[in-house]
Amino acid sequence: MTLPDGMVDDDAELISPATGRPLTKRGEATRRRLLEAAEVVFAEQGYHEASIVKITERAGIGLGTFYLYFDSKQSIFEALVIDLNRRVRHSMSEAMEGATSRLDAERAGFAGFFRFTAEHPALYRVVREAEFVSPEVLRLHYTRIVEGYEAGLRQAQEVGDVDRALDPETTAWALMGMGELIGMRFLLWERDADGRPPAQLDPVVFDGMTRLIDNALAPRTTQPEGPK
Amino acid sequence: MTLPDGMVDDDAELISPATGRPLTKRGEATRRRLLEAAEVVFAEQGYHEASIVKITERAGIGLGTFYLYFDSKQSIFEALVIDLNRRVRHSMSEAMEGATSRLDAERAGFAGFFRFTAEHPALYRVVREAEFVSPEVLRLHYTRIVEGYEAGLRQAQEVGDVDRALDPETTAWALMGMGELIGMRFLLWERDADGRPPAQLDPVVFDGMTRLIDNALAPRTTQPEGPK
Amino acid sequence: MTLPDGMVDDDAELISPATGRPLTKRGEATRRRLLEAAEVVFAEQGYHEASIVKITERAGIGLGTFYLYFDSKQSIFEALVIDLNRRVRHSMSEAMEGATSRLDAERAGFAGFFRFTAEHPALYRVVREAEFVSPEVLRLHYTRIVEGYEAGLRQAQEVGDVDRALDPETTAWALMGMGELIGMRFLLWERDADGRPPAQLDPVVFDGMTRLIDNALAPRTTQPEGPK
Amino acid sequence: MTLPDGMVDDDAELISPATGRPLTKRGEATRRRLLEAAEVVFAEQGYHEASIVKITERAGIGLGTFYLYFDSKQSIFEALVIDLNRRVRHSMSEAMEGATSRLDAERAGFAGFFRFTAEHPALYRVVREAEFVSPEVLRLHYTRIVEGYEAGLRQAQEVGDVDRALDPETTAWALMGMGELIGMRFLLWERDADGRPPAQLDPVVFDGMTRLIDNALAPRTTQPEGPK
DNA sequence: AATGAATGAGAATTCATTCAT
DNA sequence: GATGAATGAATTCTCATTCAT
Repeated sequence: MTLPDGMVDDDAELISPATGRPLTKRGEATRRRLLEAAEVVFAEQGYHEASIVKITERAGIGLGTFYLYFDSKQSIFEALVIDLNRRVRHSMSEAMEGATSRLDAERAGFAGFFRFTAEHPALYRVVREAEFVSPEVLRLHYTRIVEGYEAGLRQAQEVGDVDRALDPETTAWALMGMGELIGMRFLLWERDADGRPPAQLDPVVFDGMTRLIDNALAPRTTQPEGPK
Repeated sequence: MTLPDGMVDDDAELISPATGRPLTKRGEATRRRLLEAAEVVFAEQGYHEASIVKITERAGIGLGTFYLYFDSKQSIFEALVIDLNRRVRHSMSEAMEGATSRLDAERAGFAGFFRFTAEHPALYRVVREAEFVSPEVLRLHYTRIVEGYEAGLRQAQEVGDVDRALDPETTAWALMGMGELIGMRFLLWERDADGRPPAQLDPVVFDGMTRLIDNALAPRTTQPEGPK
Repeated sequence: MTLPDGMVDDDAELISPATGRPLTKRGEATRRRLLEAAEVVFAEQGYHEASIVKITERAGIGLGTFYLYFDSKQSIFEALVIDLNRRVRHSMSEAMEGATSRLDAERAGFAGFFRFTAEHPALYRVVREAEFVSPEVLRLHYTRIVEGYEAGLRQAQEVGDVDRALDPETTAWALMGMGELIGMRFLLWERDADGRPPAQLDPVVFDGMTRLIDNALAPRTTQPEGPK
Repeated sequence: MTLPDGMVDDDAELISPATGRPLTKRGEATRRRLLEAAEVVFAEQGYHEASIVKITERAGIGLGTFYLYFDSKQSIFEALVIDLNRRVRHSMSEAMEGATSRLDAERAGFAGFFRFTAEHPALYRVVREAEFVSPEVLRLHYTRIVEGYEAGLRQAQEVGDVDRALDPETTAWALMGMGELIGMRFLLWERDADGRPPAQLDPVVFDGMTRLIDNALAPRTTQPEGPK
């Protein structure tokens, strides 16, 4: 499993939607403060409960200033999702660096994903809510993650590490779905007294999932009952 | 995989939130009309775009009447999600009736789920949106589905049809996550010119998923590299 | 000069823009209170300084109620202009009733117009401001007045009371323009200490204007120097 | 009819409202660019739709710079109206030069006024809008025009070219009102496919108006029925 | 049991003006 | 002289909910 980062260009020069001109250094700092505030507010309150006033207040910035940097509530939300996508992919590819086997890489990739989810539980909610706020940007999010996953699977199939009968695209989406629901169920729903999720997945669950995935991907030694 | 219906009692006598008394026959009919209108409106417009007026207008009922049957917008939404949950589970268990093998049952259960999703794409969206409207009711939804799934897995493990090393709860959630994302990606995102999703999943995807699950669940013949 | 009232239908049944249904009696009363409040507020503050809150506060009505009766600030403004148009035409035709000669009718018509302007000075401002708020409705206003005027001129030409060489349409617009500017200058600009305009036009001005119009319309006895 | 230009001093030295000191040559150029931009923007969009940013952007000047030259949006608007007043009066007096008779002068004056209106329809709209933005400056506008008109009428009365029974002030205002409404109706409302008004007034209208005015002003040969 | 007029808190957004650079 | 980021008061409009009929 590889997540070739940089496949997508996230570094385009930032433009003020109000003036159409590139941001000055001061401007970039303000924009960043807004994004950070939005992260907290959207995460804590959800998209519809959040409001631009809440965001600017948290950012310690005048209300009108918001519109120098973002067109609307939706547009800062989208910017935030894209930002989170970049970070979760980074967390995953970082975790996978130095993996020595396919299984190791799998395990590490999921561990990276779960760690990000556990550390930013509320942020993960933001991503999922995007389905109802900005479906296009959610597609982008999932697609970017799957692309890397799928490429890794193909490579592993070539060297015989993964069952060649599996369709890589289907498999990639299926595995991501697994990860999402497991993360939701066993991290986001398992809050302690302070409302914090566990720092990491329960080992029973993590190992159970690892075994499941290992089973699923391993090349078959004997030919099982064929499909249909 | 079994979905023991009736595990949850959906047939409690209906009470008017306004008067606190049970509904008359006429009242029940009005309530039903409201729910049916809500189904269409929430499905077409989503929770936040929907409004009580739109629902009562569609139901051909006075605005004030709404509050004789439901406490709030959220409460009719929740009632609807519970109704949909019942129906999707019914679609799945119906599909599984008469399956002769574990694999067959798996396949049929997923097929039932996908059929429901394809036939009521917007309704399924309602269920997913519940995560942000009423998290408790979404948990209920998932949990009810998983419960049946998990029970089925345990039985299959006992008779040796499923790898005994798998944790049934983890596995059930993982498989449901797979199903969800596959359904989202290959049904909900694949609209034709009229915006209708395909009537059923692309066979490549369906077979790919079946193989993946079959791999994942099958008892191992040889002992693979164990988890760290 | 005749102002055949009823040429335009102002009595169409009133419809709620929110529900699309005809107004109940209670609804009509509320609508009327809003229009009366709007009259005062627009007159005192002008269109842009006026606000929907100011209107509803003055009407002693909840803010949200406004939108049950009017779509927007502009739409109540337009309704008001149409209402004023009806009233100024009524004031004019009433004044002209019982005039025995053409000159008498002229004089009475203008007197009616000036009386209305003097009694509702600020309202007259509303009409003029319509040019910049809703040009279509202003056209309607002027056109409705001119239509009656023009018809009267044609009749008077037929019986030889008015110079047949005059173009009736041009003449009607010209006379209305006269009346407007005279009213503006010698009524609206001539406020007393309390900001009230004079109850009627200075006789010097009124007589001066009467003579001017009488000159202008009278059939010529000798043929003057013809137009180029 | 004469329009003694220069009756009002438009050439006072320009002062920066920010520093209180006279403008440098560079400053005067910037001020001029702002006024030119304001002319276009106010004309195209009207006072309330116009904004300082639009003006400075059009002028190619920084937003903050605006306040070095004008106190406020209203003050640049007023400066513009005064400028337009100068130009429309110039257009009129230029047209009247070389008129040989009173009637000729009348006709030429109105023609000059209509030519300006036809050539700068949007600018003329600016002047009319002044009534609601800055009533004082509109009074100034009208008064300056009327003053010249009235002086001309008095002279003509002295030499017997104009009915001595007419009140010159009333007459001047009445004639200006005529011109305004005729211009509005037959120039500003008569746009072609491109939204351009006709280059000049329809001859039927122009001649009709000329006859009307000629009738109105001509000394009476026989004594008509006197005013009540 | 049914109705729909009334409500007002709350949201997004605009823009003239200020002021530190 | 010139700049443009920052500001926040003010505005329009929505809609879940109440309540008198």
